[in-house]
Amino acid sequence: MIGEHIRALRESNDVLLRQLAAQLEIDQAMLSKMERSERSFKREHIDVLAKIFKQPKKDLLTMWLADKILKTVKSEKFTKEALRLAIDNV
Amino acid sequence: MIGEHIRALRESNDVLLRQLAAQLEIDQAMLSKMERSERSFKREHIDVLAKIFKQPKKDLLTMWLADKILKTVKSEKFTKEALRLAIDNV
DNA sequence: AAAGACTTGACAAATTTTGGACAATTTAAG
DNA sequence: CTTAAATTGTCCAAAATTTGTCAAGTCTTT
Repeated sequence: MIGEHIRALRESNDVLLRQLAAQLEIDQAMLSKMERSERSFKREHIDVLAKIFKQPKKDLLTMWLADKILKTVKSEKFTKEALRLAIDNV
Repeated sequence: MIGEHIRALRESNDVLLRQLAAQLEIDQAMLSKMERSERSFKREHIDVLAKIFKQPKKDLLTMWLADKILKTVKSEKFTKEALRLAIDNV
């Protein structure tokens, strides 16, 4: 979800994978995977991306975290219940 | 949260740490930590515990998962927003 | 056919997480 | 005081996850 979002931003700004990768100081192949949710963005990347694309950091961070969460619960039963329970205990 | 719950069950059933640890085939020191949320129960432990204390597996599993979730998001901003977003994307 | 943009898979390296063991200490009860 | 129960701290090994890098591949455009 953060991946697709970044990709959309990148494309609508006519930025090449290779260019954005350079700004994030990572391999282009890696960024390609990140945008397709095959790998994860690092926490620090989010700040850089927010600046580059002038997005509210909060939005990107929330998406990034949500991804992280979904990753840890994937393939478990009662995911929704657990998420609700988690919210109640934050 | 699963920890405190197990502890409550254990005590109300007059079971000693050492005894429950034996049933779970783990070190008593470890179980002590687990009940105090210093360490985590393994996924398999949940099934055993549900049987031992005759609890609905779903309840324990949900708590266990919620703990796991909270662990991954702890110390991050926008946790609630992320959890909500995660729910919407399950 | 050549070039540019992106994807894919495989592999090694690095890092993190986890688990278990033990000894020492503390707490509570008798 | 003595014993039993539980906690704490630390160390270590194994396992699991994450990362980075590369070479080769696809697809599209010129």
